[in-house]
Amino acid sequence: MASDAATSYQDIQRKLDNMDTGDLAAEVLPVFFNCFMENKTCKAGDFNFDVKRVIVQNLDALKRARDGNGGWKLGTELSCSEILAGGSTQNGKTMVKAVVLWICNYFKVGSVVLSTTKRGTRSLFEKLHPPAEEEKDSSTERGTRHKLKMPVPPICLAGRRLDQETIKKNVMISATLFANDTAQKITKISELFESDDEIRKLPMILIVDEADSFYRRKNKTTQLEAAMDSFIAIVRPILRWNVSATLIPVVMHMKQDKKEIDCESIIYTELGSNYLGAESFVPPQRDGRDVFLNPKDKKDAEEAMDLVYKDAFQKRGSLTLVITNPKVHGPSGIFAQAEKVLRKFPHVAALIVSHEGITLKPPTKPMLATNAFTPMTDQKLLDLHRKFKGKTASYAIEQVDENFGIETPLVIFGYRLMIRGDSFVSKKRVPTHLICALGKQMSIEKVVQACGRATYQRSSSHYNFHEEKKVVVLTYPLDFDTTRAYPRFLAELHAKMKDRGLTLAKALSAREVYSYRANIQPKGQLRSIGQKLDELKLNVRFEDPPRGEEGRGAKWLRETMGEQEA
DNA sequence: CTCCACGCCCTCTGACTTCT
DNA sequence: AGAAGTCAGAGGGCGTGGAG
Repeated sequence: MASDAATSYQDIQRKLDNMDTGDLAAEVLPVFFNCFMENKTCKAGDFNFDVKRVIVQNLDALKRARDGNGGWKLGTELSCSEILAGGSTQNGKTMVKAVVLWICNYFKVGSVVLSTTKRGTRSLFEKLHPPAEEEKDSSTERGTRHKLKMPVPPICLAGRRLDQETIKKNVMISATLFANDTAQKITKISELFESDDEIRKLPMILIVDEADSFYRRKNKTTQLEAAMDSFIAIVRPILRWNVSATLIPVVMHMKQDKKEIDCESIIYTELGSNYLGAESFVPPQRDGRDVFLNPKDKKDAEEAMDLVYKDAFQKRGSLTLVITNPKVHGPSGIFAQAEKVLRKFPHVAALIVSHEGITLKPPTKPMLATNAFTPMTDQKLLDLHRKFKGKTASYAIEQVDENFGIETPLVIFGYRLMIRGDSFVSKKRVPTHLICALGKQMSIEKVVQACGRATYQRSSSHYNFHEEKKVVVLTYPLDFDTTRAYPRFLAELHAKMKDRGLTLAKALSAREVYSYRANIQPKGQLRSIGQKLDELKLNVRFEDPPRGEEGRGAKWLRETMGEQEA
């Protein structure tokens, strides 16, 4: 049995040598779709990108790493190709990773996935290996796993401690190593490869999740960067996937390092009709006029936030995300903030997302005076909190829906943990309101990611409550414009490379003109691209907007500031 | 505005506790 | 007894705000 498996995967690997990429892709694609469609957690609609191209690009890289004698190239003769994937927040990047991992598994090529958050790592891990539902008996559980056709379970280095032998045994047969993006975890993998000649000879690919956050600062190397450098040197991956919604720092670094990339190696997720993205953001309205947070005067903020709360909390099934406050404890922290809001709106449920986990503040009054209502007991609350341990925010929202009904408005407070990674949707509930005020040192990418928490793929069950195809977003005026411009910039960059055949360096040069709608750094936007200390400078030109056609935020600034001066 | 130091956040680690 | 889960302390990283 074992030797059968060994010969069969060597046969499969030989196909990389003997077959043309196109033919091989044509053979692999139907197998892929059979495997994924059988697994009920995936639908055709989950793939908002060119699956075939992902497979072809991946196959090409694998072919390049073959030595021509039925084995793999080793050492320095091999250069690592890079592929970029992304485009918009909450738009199916996970499935890009899943396709890549499936392909690697098919050809028995190992993979390392680096993810930014523990929760993020865990949720991708679980998407590939959905945990058996409790009520299922063990035979169906096994059935579900077989359907995934992932014979080797991914190894999660986040959280669990594993002995080297177990890791080695699995890596030898193409396992996936999941790890957080901390220097220690990365070094740990490097050490594993360095210590063992057999492992060192294995072909590996690297998937870097939220790839832009791996670049930290221009001059001083951080632990993380040093660990990454030595990882590349030791493991010598044959392919590196950079996956992120905010890819601009990644392409700018590639330009800086004089790396080129062909446009076929940039995979953008497509915006389907069921995707609600930054284009659908609208500022809250007062007397028929847009409302923004005043960047110069913080006193207005409370009033503007109340406007959003009042609008949200009278709507059944609303979900408000509040990302304004870096502190957790103390009188100005998110816990205090939540309590203050709930005192004013006792029919609302609140979740607080912090490093401590997810905390629920249940509503103390019903939504309507006529509703029957029993406040939640302390014991029940304690039990719920126990269930939240290690779970995603979406799981907690699901629990709120179950315990208080979908009608109960929900508000979620957080900061650091709401800037990247997690999505905030349940089966029935999606974000309807967002308040986002990040500190002025935070980069453009952080803002785009934070606002991206309010973007989502609509499913039919959401339509019952949220017919409106918009999200009310209260933020700083230029952050509003930047958030909407970001995906456009990436799309225009890609178009320049694809339609006009420009190189990345040319497309990012000072001669290139981008549309005003793609302007991620409108006049007055002081935030940096990438980490502040990375000191990235975007030199491209943006066309001037036609009169009155500037972003809603810029227009508001001009009108409001104009009035103040007058 | 820039620089620097403080304090907060967040993950890791290892020890302890509970469950099987 | 071993596995799995929980907790507290430590260290690194980084945002923020004060000082110049």
